[in-house]
Amino acid sequence: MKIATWNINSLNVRLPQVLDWLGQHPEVGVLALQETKTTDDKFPVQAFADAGYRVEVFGQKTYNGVALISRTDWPAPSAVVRNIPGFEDEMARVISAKFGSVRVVGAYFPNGQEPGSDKFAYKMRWLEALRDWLRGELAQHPLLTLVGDYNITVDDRDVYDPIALAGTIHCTDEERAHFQGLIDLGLQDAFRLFHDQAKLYSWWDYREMGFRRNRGLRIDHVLVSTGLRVHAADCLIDKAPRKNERPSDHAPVVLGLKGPIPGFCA
DNA sequence: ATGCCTCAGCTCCTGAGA
Repeated sequence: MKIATWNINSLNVRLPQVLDWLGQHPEVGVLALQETKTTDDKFPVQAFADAGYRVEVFGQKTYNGVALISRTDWPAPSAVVRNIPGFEDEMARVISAKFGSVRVVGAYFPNGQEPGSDKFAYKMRWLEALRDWLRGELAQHPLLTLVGDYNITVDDRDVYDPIALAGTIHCTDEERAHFQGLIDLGLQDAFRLFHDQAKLYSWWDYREMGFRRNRGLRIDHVLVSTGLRVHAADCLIDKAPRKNERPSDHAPVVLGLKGPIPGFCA
């Protein structure tokens, strides 16, 4: 059983690739999508239903938009929450649901554009609100995973040119301190439980042949709670879809779980 | 240097992404 996250940079464009990928990975029970860039009334619910998946959506026009896709033969999503309760936000960035005993929080973190900008200040406020809310979520749901496009590199191993990009967006001390704030809640970077090498990325710039030259960043993450960590079997970045025609600039990140997980799977 | 790609939209240019 697996839980995955993928920033697909427009579901309108990438729907066939998402369905293909799910078809190739039937062990994936929950897929969190970011940057669907579509309103809920236009979400292709039927296409996913035909393929055997439920959807919980939280979209908006043009920008952002998140969704949780889940297999109909898995526990159904319940207690769905959209965005961060108590944090006023016009953007659709977070969707959470409980699948049996496992809480999945799918998030599209703000980009931040540039340190010192208004968008960077918003990113900092958003990160603070996320942490404050997650503290309670973790107390309520011991088996929790926070997945998505964090728009933060954790350390220099996640950056193709750490010297040139030092202090730039996704690589600032402030952003990394906020990431550490999430870790301090009792979450762990699942990818780093299994891989310690540098130059393993989840995003590559469309420009300058970023993917072919492996000029990328690791900014898509899976964090697992202490309770869920003991069930983590592996975590990988699937680069295959980045080789598609008209790919997303992000690759899926996949958390493998081993059972039994009481209330979730055998 | 502030583009190089890609996507959406009041679409033949602009804003945003990362």
